[in-house]
Amino acid sequence: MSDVDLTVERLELRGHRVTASRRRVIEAVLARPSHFTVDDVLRETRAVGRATVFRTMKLLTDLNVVCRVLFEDGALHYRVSTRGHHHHVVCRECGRVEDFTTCDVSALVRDLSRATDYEIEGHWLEGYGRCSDCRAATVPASREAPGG
Amino acid sequence: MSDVDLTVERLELRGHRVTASRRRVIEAVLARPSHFTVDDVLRETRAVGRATVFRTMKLLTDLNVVCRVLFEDGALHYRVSTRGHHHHVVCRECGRVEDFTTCDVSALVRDLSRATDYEIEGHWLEGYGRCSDCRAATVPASREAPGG
DNA sequence: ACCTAACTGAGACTCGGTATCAACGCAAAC
DNA sequence: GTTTGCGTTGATACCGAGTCTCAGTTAGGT
Repeated sequence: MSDVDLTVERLELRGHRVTASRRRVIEAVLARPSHFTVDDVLRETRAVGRATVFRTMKLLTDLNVVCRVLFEDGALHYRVSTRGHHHHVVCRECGRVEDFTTCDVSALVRDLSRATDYEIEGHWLEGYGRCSDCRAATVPASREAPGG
Repeated sequence: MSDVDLTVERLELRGHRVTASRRRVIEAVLARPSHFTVDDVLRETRAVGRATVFRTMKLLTDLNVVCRVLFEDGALHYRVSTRGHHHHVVCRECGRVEDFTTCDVSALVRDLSRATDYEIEGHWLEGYGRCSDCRAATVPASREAPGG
């Protein structure tokens, strides 16, 4: 059973209908090797309406098929979701995105709860830096960072 | 010397001009007891042009007079900046925002660097939960969370 | 085959923010 | 005090991301 079929099944289980448009969006999304924007999907699914693509992206986010990655400039990207709760590191140079689950964010959150007297129920964490490949290429590329 | 004058001085030191419009924006911003949106500032500085308010907010962010707070629904708020680098916890119920510097984020970042083989240069962290006041008010308010 | 609620898609709309550009005015030089 | 020039302003057009509307379509249960 393909990834697409698996996702389709998840849709059905939640009582959503499986339409040709949704299938096309799912196919486009799952074919993406790395992170992507809604615009990327729009470009690959010309036949599907704008609103439908946005609606389906939201649906896929709710189903945890994809997750959102916040870039430093505020741009929202997506990425096919692997595990459960995790965070991302984004390479400032090549834009590569990596997941991480290894680090103990929960300990930080616990400390944080204590320090602020808040009951912390959720958090958002993104890391920004340079991936190993870009560091290996010693020539420091000067790519200007967009606004913000 | 008032906070406004101090900020104005910072502007001058950086070679920026001190205009009536900027002064009005700075006054509105510094009068804010807590976090606020650009829209709040716009509403309080009717005489000042939209573009100028946005430009001044950017300027104040660069000068570290204010810092940005990302809400869970993606809305960008501002808040008069206290210390240097810090993070926020946002109360999901009353929207209160608290700073925190106490927690050792740098340790996490160090682990993160090791785990992902990225050179982590920056990060974005926000916590979401319920503040002590809202927890004290035992009645669980059901406020629906906006999109996302 | 029928029915209907879920879904679609074109397009108008909203919202936050930026670009343009002629006019303005701060502040340094005279 | 006047000149001057460049940083700044603000009206307005524009942009991109996302939502709303609504008439028309369709998946999928009976």
